[in-house]
Amino acid sequence: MPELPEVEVVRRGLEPYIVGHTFDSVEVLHPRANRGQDAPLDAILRNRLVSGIERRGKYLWCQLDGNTDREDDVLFVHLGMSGQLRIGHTDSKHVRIRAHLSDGVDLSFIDQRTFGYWLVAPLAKIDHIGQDPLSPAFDIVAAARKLRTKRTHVKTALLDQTIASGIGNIYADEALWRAKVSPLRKANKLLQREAIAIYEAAVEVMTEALAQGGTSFDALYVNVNGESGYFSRSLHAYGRADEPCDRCGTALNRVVLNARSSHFCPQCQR
DNA sequence: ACCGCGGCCTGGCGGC
DNA sequence: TGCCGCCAGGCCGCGG
Repeated sequence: MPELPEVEVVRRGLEPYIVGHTFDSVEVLHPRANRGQDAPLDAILRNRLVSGIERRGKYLWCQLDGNTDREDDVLFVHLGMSGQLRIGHTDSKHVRIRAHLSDGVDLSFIDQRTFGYWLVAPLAKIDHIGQDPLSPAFDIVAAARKLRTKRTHVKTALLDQTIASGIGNIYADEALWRAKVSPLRKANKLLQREAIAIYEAAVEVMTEALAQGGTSFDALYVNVNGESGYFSRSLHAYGRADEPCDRCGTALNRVVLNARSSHFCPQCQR
């Protein structure tokens, strides 16, 4: 569900509440929310200090100090399709993990579909995840070159998190609409300048979405205080099948690529 | 080595 | 009312 802007909204929202606090206790209410963990999460996290909260693409993690023989480990939080982090008490029936931190800060992990998770593991777990397009270190020329090695549709290649991370189904469609490139083009047939234009468009659209608090269609995406973002009003392609293109008025198409809907203008996206 | 597909889940919606 | 199929913002592992 949440893509880069939504995850960044969560990261920023969480930062002032949890950085500098230590874990008092952690309850895992649904085992899938902490699948793959090698020991009880409460035992791992108790008394550890959150010294920072970071993000790459859709992966969020807390840096942990204090203790221990697990110095290299961080606490990964992945929101999957329907995950939320909420500060304070919430009584949703989909609360999967509750954490109690010092000074009375309560944190709930809510996740209807249970594709998300918390996991304490080495940062190397996400070595395969590519650079984040909103990071100053993002090498757009290199990403564009790598995109152009893929023989699949450009839409599918944009969702490949090893090339550049954080672009999901919404922002892939929006970036292609802005760059006027059809999702059906083969990535390896793109010109370098087209591939660069697509990533430039992705950076623009995600930056604008972030400024508006992210994209919310319903209560499945909200920030740490339960508030929705406003960017859904600014979408030009995603979810707009059969509606007129905001540039040329042609009815937008919907096609399915690798079981993901793609929305585009057949007239002005080439 | 690459890429596409199925699987992992729950729930809302529309059609019959 | 209920059942069924389809749809949903992600990711990983398998097999061709």
